Amino acid sequence: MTQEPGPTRGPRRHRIGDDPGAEGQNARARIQDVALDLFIEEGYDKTSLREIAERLGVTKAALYYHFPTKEDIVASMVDDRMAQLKEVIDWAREQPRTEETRREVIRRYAGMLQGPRHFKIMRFFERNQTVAKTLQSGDAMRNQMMELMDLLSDKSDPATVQLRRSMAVFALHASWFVFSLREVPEESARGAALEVALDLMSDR
Amino acid sequence: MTQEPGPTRGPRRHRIGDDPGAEGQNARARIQDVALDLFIEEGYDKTSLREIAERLGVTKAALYYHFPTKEDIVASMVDDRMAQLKEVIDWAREQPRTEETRREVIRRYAGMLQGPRHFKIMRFFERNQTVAKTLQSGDAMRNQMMELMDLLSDKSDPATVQLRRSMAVFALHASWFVFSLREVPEESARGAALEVALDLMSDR
DNA sequence: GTCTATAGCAGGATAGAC
DNA sequence: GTCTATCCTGCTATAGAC
Repeated sequence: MTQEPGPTRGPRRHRIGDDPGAEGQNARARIQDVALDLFIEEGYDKTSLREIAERLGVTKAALYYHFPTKEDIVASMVDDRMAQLKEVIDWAREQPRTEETRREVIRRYAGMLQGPRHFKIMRFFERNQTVAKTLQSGDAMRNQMMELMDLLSDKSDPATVQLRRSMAVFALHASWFVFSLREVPEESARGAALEVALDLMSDR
Repeated sequence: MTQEPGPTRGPRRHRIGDDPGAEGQNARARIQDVALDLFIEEGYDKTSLREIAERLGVTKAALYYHFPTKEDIVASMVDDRMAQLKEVIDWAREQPRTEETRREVIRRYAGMLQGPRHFKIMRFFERNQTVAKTLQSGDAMRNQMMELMDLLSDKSDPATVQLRRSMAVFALHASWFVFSLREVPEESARGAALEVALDLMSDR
């Protein structure tokens, strides 16, 4: 029967940080969200499972019920993003290698990035570059980003063109950082980022 | 007196990785070089003092003779770079805020980056962003980079202009990464990076 | 599905001999 | 200036009760 124990000593279940709006979320998603935020802010290495558990109001051991290892928390989130990026890449592969195709790739990629989860995952990898090397999913993502880069320019292009096109992708990632220091609203930041990125795609 | 002990059992002193050319270096500098390379490749957190010591052919405890803490190894290297960047910043502060001044800042900064130590230190911070937050020297460097950014654009500029000018500095840092994947020689990489960066400084 | 308790290990740092 | 030996801490992960 295990009835509700009295409020004096009974174990309080997952109640911390449980705002009513997010009530429907299952534990799995809540762990992912909390972990991702901490991984970005303090770094993957420095974030212990104890810390994640504490913020959720549970214990370390509870996390292990949902994810076999710490690394799996990351992997579980990366899969989703990889699938979306794959769509963009596959689409581009069927198009002629024209400037308009490249511009459209940038537009679609920028669109992808609007989902908060995806954006955070990019931030995670940018801020944890060295640990990404040791994570399996880091390797996979890295390879996929290189595929994207290969679509945007090839080795026969002048070095300046190659660099500009890589910087276009970079600009989309970095804009939040540049503008967060200057209190520019997110809306204008996104618009500016896309504009700068598209401009970088023209060879001039 | 302490004469050379026989080769059979005597402690071999700092002999590993001791190529004749670098013979004159003192232990301090050698520790810095080895540590910086490891910090970049494997990450600051994942690089243990044991590993640094092993590569130098000494023990952990020996390192503590030269540096009181792990963090001090980083700090000792950052000071030098900070001083050089300060010169660029101080010079710029005395100039009129014109486009030509900004272009010259980029040129001088690019020149600074040519020293291999300075370049590696930037790579260190880029690849260990989350660690940098907890290191004292990371904070200092971050502040200085923000001073540099403030010289290049101000809040009243359009968002696209602000982003372009930030990306100019970014391009100088990122070029090695972009080109290392494409086997572009370092010489052309540097030239292209400066060209792209300068172009990003024009408002168009 | 969550808990307590603990194994097992690796890290940074220190003490004191040489 | 370098060594051996050790302390202390914190981490990931597991075992087993509830």
